[in-house]
Amino acid sequence: MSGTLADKYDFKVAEADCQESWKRLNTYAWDATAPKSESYIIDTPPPTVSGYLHMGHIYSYTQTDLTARYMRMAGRNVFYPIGFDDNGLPTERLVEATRKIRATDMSREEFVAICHEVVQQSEEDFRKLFRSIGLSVDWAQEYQTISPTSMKLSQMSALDLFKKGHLYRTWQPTLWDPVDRTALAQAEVVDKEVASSMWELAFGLEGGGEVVIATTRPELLGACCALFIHPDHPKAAGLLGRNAISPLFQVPVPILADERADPEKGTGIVMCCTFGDTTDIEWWREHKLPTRVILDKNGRLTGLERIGASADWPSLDQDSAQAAAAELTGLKVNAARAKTIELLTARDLVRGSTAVNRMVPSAERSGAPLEILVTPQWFVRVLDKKDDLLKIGSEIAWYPPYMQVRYDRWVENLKWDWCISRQRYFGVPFPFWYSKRPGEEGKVLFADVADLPVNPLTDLPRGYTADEVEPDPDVMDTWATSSVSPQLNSRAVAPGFEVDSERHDKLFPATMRPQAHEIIRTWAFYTIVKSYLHEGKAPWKDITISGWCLAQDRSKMSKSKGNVVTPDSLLERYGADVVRYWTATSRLGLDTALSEDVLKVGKRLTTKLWNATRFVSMQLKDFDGAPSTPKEDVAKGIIVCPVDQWILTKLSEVVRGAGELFEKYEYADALHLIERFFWNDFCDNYLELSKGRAYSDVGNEAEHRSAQYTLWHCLETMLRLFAPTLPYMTETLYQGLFPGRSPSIHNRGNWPKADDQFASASAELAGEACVGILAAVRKAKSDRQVSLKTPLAWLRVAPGATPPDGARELVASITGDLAATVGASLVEWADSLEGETVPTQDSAFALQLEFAAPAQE
RNA sequence: GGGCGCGUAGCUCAGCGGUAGAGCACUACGUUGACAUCGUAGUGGUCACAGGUUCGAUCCCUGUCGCGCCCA
Repeated sequence: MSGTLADKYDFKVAEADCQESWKRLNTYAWDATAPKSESYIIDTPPPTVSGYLHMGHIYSYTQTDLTARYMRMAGRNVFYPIGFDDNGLPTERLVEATRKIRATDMSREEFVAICHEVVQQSEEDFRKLFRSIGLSVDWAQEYQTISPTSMKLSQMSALDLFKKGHLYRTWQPTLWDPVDRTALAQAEVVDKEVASSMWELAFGLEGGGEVVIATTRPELLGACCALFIHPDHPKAAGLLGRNAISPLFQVPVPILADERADPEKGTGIVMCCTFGDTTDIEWWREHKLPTRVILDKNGRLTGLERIGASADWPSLDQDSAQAAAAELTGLKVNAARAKTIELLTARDLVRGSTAVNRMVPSAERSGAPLEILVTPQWFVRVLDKKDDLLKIGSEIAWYPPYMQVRYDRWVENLKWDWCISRQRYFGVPFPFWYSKRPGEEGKVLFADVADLPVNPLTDLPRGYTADEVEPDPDVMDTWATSSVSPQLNSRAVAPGFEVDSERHDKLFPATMRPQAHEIIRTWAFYTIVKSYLHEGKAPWKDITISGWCLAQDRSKMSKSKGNVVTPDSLLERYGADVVRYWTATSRLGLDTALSEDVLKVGKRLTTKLWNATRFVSMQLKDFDGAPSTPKEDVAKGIIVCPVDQWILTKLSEVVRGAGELFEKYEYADALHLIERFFWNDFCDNYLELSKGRAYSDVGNEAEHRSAQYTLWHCLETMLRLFAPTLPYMTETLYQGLFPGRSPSIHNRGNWPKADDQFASASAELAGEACVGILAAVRKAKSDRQVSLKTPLAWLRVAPGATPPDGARELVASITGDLAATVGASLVEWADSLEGETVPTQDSAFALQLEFAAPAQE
């Protein structure tokens, strides 16, 4: 019945063959005709086109694939797409770096065309990697966030949010990256520790005297609009209500009380500039302070000539103010800081300075220290929806559960609405224009849904001429589009904003979102925001959070440390199944060190599985039975031996346990269970115990058949249990040993069914007795340093300290297999034994044995 | 400064109220007719530290220390 297997497994050949056949058979295709209730919909992370592939990609994507493969085999109609997040600033930076160009040095069209070129190559690299690691994605569902359809859906999202009042455009203080010259969102900010100085500067006081403030940013002096002092500060009483006069510019500013002015820090008196940090913004809002912006989009000082030129920005000495302004205008922030100190020192107005380390908010991508500028930007309203967002977050099942805390904390601590406009090029344009028609100047004109996607720079809103509109020049941030990944798959964002409403009904919300923990505050959060604002519901039922792949020493892999292991090198050395094995032993949420040891264990497991299967295939060479299920084959009286029924009972426990664990995303525990069964129960014990009957050395024909049927069931079931983890080898073995049984082991519904398994408490007892006695005999032989093959003249089994019920009958039922396995001519029961005995580990039995006389040389 | 997680055998990690577990590594023995990429057995831990709750704590609580991440 069985096919033939090569002596050695060649993973390269097997991987190529399997990939070819899976593609030909469409093994992983989603069935669009099946009802939604059968679906398992995965909202796969579209990897950022970053130019290089790392172990993190393999690690987290394979974790997802383990679940995807299980769910498919367990009968779900799995929707498992892959996307590429190719739009936005990350791609622009990649393009600028690899092609050594600047976006600003060429036309917008030219730059965008080059971006498209670069992402093609990068995406092909990803496809190749994902295929070789064996991801069971449905390639027909591939998407790009820059594709026309994605643009259309992303613009639909913007239109829907705008019409619902969740999207607004306003001039407001915005985090600004002076290197990339674009606005940023809160999530794109990282703090960098920078050595700096805390300067103490003397302000004048109206009516005479001086007040010393402390600041790390003296260059913003020109933008000063107030001083703040803690109400409990000893000097507060004498200062509050008076005006201070800024040095150099001689601008009178009020001295105000506020608890956020830390009396322990510096002099305890601080200047508020529009804008130095987020506290300045809060003070500016609450105290309705004037707006004095002295930085431009490149981070240079500008606009200082306005000091003293108007009533809301007065100076007591305009000549002095303009002299200082002339020295500072056009300098970048750092140079302006040095110059300001120089000017102040010359006037003897610096009262002191201390070296401090300060945390500077910087751009995650460019690394530049951020400024706060007042620019027109598009914002998604989130600050007024914190409670709703927390509630939606709690409706999603988080794996592991504590990851939800990260989401909750992020939502609770939001300080900005979500800024989604970027002053860049390669991205989805806003489908908006501003009217120049007399009477409605500045009115927002939006595109008709039917016309999407639009490029406002070249297209026009219906009913308007080019002269009558001002196009919105910005593009959306990458996250504004990738945050609708569930909807990019389902092809609609909300009623009235649909590309394919039937598909949307089938695919939204999704079942599961896999992603890494560091992007909970970005990707998970934004996706929840959008889903909530569009349709009032959570985008997924479950979210599974993966950790990171660390280097062997548990440090972060990084090029600078030189500890980067590339996916290709591992796949080349070990093959995909072994690399997957390493991933499959890691749990959700935890960072995992790449381990050569674990890879070796995986290698050994695949070798063992190959050899065990080959061995069983030998035992089945003459097998002409027609197995149905373990349960039925026992019922039919085919599988009769206690040891056979015992291993099937153990198998049934593994089938049930592994399924339950996979359902909870505990694939590592499931694998462990399967592996232990395979190695310890099946290989170490069952194969040895059944050998005699399998070879027909002992027992009758019925017992031989019983062993064959059992071997067949165990192997056929185990291969399916291993299939999610080791897709290539199990497929190769399955097709080799059970040809024609299923086009692919990975087919939908091919997971072993718990109801088909056989279990018997009495068979389990008999098997345990057998294994216990076998282990004791092995130990006895090992203690005497003889081969386990050494024959015994006889073995006597008596009740131990805690014998099982019906011990005698139990032992009688297994003497045949036991005698064959321990190599005893005679195994007999004794009600009690005189002299020295060997107990089994569980004290169920006590043994005596006699070695056979050595064979004559 | 706040939040979250982690600290268990040499290493990687499970366990989480009732006599410490696995794999790797190490040691000894064994060529048994699938596999020496094997088998059998063994060495190895005051479960970070200090208090508390409990009949009993690796497990619960509090604090301390160390590590990582996230956020101020």
